[in-house]
Amino acid sequence: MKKAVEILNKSNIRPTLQRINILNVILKYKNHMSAEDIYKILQRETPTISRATVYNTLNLLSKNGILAEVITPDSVRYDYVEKFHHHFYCEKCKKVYDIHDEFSVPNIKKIDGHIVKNIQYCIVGICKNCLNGGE
Amino acid sequence: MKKAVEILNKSNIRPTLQRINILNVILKYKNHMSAEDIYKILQRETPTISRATVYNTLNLLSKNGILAEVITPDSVRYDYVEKFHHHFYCEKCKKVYDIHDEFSVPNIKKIDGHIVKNIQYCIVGICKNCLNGGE
DNA sequence: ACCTCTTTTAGACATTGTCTAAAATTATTA
DNA sequence: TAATAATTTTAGACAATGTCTAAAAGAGGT
Ligand SMILES: [Mn+2]
Ligand SMILES: [Mn+2]
Ligand SMILES: [Zn+2]
Ligand SMILES: [Zn+2]
Repeated sequence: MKKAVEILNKSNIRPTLQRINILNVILKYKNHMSAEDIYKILQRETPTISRATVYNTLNLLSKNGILAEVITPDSVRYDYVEKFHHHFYCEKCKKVYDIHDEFSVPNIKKIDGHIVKNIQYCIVGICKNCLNGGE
Repeated sequence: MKKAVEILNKSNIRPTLQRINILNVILKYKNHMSAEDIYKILQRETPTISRATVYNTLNLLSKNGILAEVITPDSVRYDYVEKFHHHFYCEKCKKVYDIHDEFSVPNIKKIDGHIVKNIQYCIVGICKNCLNGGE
C-alpha cells in the first residue's frame, strides 16, 4: 500500500493528519466509497472529524488528480485509480463494480464552447449478485 | 407539442390528471428538470400534489421508455427524447446542455454478469455561459 | 513572541430522494 | 346500482447527501 504522505507531498498538499487519514481509508478499503461512508468510518476513530473537512479534502484530492470521482445516481464515489477502468452501478444494492473492458471515451477538452473537466460512462443496472438473490 | 394523454395511452399507462400534468411540465419546459423542479412547478397550480406521486410517476415513465433519466452529480434529470443525444453538466450553474455530437456508446445488455439497463456518458465541466462571467 | 495564512471544527441548513399508512379514485363483480 | 377489489394519490415523516459559515486551532515566517 502506497504511503498517503508521499502521495500528498508529490502534489504539494500539506499532509495534515486529517488528510492522511481520509486518504488512508480510501487506500485501505477499495470500495468506491461516498464522502458520507468515509466520514462515518473516520468518526469511529476520531469523533471530532468534521464533515466539511472530509468533503473539502475529497474535492481537493480530486482536483489534484489523486482521486477519481465516480458519478452514480445517488452519490459521488471516490476511487484511487492506478489503472484506468470503468464502473458499473447496481441500482439495487448500490454497489459499484470495476469494469475492465476497454470502452473508449472521447478525449475532449472542449465541446460546444464548454470546458470538459471529466467525462466518464455511467453504467447502471442490476448486478450479478443481486440477480442471484443477493446473499 | 405531442399530447400527454396519447403518449400515456400508447404505453398503457392510465392517464390520470397527475400523470398528465407531470408529463406536460416536461413537454413544455425543455430544461432537463429534476423531480424537485417539477414538483415545485406543479405545487404552484395544484398545492395538493404529492412529492411521492411526482417521483413515482417519473420512475414509471422512465421504466416505460417515455422519459430518459439523465444522471448528473447532483440529481437525476428527466428528458423527453425524440432524437438521441448526449448531455453536458455545468458544475457551476448546474445547467444541463444537449450535445449533438455523435459519440458512440457501447450497446451492451450484459457485462461481467451484470444486467445493463442504462449506459450514458456523464460529461462534466464549466459551461460556455459561466466561462463568460455567467449572465 | 507576534503576525499571517491555512486548515479544521461544529452545527445549521439545503437539496434530493424514500417510505408508509390512510384516503381517494377507478374498475370489476354481483 | 351496490358492494368489492385494485390502483393511485396524499401527507408527512424520515433518510441520505451535500453546502455553508463563523470561530477556533494550527503552522510557518519575522
Ligand atoms: Mn474503480
Ligand atoms: Mn436532452
Ligand atoms: Zn446489486
Ligand atoms: Zn454554467
